[in-house]
Amino acid sequence: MPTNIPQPLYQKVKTYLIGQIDQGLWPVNHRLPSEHELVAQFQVSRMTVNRALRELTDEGRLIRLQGVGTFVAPPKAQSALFEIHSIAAEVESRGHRHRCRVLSGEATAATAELADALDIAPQSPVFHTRMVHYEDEAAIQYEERWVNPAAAPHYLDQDFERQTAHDYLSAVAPFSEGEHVVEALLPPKAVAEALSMPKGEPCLVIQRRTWSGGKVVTFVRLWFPADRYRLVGRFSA
Amino acid sequence: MPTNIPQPLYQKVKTYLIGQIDQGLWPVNHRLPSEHELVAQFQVSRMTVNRALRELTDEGRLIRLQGVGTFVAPPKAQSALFEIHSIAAEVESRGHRHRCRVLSGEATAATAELADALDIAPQSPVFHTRMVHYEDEAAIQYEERWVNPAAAPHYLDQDFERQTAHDYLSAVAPFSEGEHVVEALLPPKAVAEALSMPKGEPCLVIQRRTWSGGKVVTFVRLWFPADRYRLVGRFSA
DNA sequence: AAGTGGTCTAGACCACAAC
DNA sequence: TTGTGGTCTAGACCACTTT
Repeated sequence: MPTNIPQPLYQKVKTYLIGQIDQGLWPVNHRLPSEHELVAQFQVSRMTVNRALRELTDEGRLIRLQGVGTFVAPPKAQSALFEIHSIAAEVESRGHRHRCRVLSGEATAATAELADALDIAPQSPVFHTRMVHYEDEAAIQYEERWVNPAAAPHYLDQDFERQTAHDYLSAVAPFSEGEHVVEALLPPKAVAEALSMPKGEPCLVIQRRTWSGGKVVTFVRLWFPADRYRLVGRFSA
Repeated sequence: MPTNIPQPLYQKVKTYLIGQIDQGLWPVNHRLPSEHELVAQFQVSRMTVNRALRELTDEGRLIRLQGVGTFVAPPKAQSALFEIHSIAAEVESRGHRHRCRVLSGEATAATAELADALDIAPQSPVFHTRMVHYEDEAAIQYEERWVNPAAAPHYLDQDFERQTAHDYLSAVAPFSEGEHVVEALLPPKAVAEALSMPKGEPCLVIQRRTWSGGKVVTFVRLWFPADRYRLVGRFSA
């Protein structure tokens, strides 16, 4: 799925640098090549390299020290409520068994709304999966997910009962930014049935968009039965 | 307080532009001078002006459209999920009028559960208030709050229709830490009536404990009608 | 002194929107 | 066609840190 849109040069440099970091080739505090070296490597002007490095610094991925060099920044701690957590890891951390049942997985054409959320062209292909997560035998989460094919072209080939969609996407397109929307909603019939919920019980709904390298990777809507889930977070001023 | 540090030129441009916006000289959607005009005005290169405009765009203050122009962006829509926000300020920032109706205010004896939440002795006195917040004429929040008298002894003497409980407590005992729990719940009858909610509609419920100087100041439970509120938050890795 | 990043210039070519 | 913003170049000068 090669995009025909030519990437700006500074974006190519950014992508390369993020790749080196996310693939573990450059650990935390590793010293990056100097601007001069990157200019030679990419055959671009120093302003272009500088912009790539400056933006990554603004995004918290790098630390720059005048007269010293550029270094890989330690990952930022985030508040619990905002953590992008792996449901599988969370369930297992409670000593229970996580299981996932895939209801559907297919490519569809993006609706206008979805195209807007994923920042792609309307009618362009989008991967769509629906699955249910179980903690031991209890259904605890209904997951409906749309994935930008440009970010994860092999998404539909995965076995999500082996590795969750979240874990797979984290591996192929590590997120750099995210946006949450939290709501209370009554579940549609299909969701209520999949979660074995009594009629009239509300769900806590989390919608999340995740970015990687400036592109939206995935848009996901998670439904939690109200009586089986709540979000907890701590913070300090 | 003259700083001896010479500001970078792009920063001077940014400061000027933000000033125009914050002083209300350039309202939302106002069209800014073009890059060319700012170049002439500040006698700097276009790259410098471009950097100022690009950074303000990244910061959400401006919107740029290729071939069209640069415009003042509307202020951020929703509250950050984890910010301790003032409901009054939030409503007013949307250009609406905030009003608060106090339903009750009294001192009671702490139940075991409440004593645990506030970290005080059971049966010791606790201040308890119930109020409803309105955005223009619509009820948007039901607030039930318990306050540690040790942290705010004059809490019950306040006129909360003048200054919200949150604002008052922030003034007398600025919070240093907090804890949130977010849930989806069906409202009890009293809450549903106060919020004029149709039967069966769920609420988004936020419970929050706030610390100041190591002591729990207040425990509050906020009920939001699901169809009139959602929480939004952004983060980066 | 040498190497690093921080900023800035005066042009350039391009894509896009409006006229 | 004109004007807008998006990107890029090939230099430059500076402040700072290390050697």
